[in-house]
Amino acid sequence: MTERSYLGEFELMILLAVIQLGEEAYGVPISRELEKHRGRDVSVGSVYAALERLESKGLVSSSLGDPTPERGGKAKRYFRVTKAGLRQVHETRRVLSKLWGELPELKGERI
Amino acid sequence: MTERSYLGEFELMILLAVIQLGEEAYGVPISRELEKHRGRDVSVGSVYAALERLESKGLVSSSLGDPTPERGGKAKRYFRVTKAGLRQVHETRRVLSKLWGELPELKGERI
DNA sequence: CTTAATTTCTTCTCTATTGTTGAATTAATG
DNA sequence: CATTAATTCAACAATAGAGAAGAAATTAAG
Repeated sequence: MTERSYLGEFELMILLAVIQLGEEAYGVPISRELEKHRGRDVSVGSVYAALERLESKGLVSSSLGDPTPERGGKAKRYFRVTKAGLRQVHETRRVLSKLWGELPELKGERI
Repeated sequence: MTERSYLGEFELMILLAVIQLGEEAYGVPISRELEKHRGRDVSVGSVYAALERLESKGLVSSSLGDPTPERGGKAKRYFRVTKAGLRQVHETRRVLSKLWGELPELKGERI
C-alpha cells in the first residue's frame, strides 16, 4: 500500500501525548493522557501497539529507563518523538487546517 | 468494536468534502476533492467504501439523482451530511483543538 | 435503426494497516 | 512468595486502499 501522507487520529493523539509528557512519556501515562482527551477508556495494549508501529515507521524512538525504587518498579520504556515524527505532526496539522479553513460553514471558529 | 468517539482521518476528510461540495457531493467529485487536499491519487473505490461506513453509522445519507443528459450521464448517488455527522465533525475539531492547544512546543502556531 | 464504442459513475473483491481487548509475562519490592 | 507496576502477546474487528468489474447513459458506425 502507498505511504500515507498524514497521521491517523489515534497515532496523532499518541504523538501529541508523547510530546506533551516529555520526560514522563511511557506506556501508562500516555494512555491516561489519551483517556483524558477522549473521555473514555483506552487500553494500554492498544497504546503499545500503536507505539510499536510508530517506532517502526521512525516517528518515535524508545529507551529503557532504570527501575524506580518503588514496589513493582519495573524498568520503564520511555518514548520520545523523532524529528520525522514532529514533521508528521506539523504536516497533519497543515492538512487539517487547510481542510477546515476552506469550509464556509465552519469559518470563524479557529482550531 | 466499541463506538469511536472521533473520526478517522479519511472519514473526516470525506465528511468535510461532502459539506464543501454541497449539491454536487457524489462519488467522483468527492474523490477529486480529496486528491486535491492530499496531493495524490485517491481511488474512488476507497471513497465509496468509506461513504458506506459513514452512512451505516448515520453520519451521511444518500439519495439517487436523475440521469443527466450528457454522455455517460448515469444516475448519481448524492450524499449529504446528517445532523449527527455535523456534530461529529465539530466534536473532532474540538478534541484536536484541545490537544494542540495544550502543547507548549507548538503554541503560537495557529491551525 | 441497431449495434458497438465511449463516458461517467457505482459496486465488488481482495489485501494491508490500524485499532482494541484481555490475558500473559516480566521484573521489581515488601 | 505475594503484590505491584509495567510491558508484551495473541487474536480479532474495523478502517483504508487499489484495481477490476458492472451499469446506465450517449455518440457514432455501418
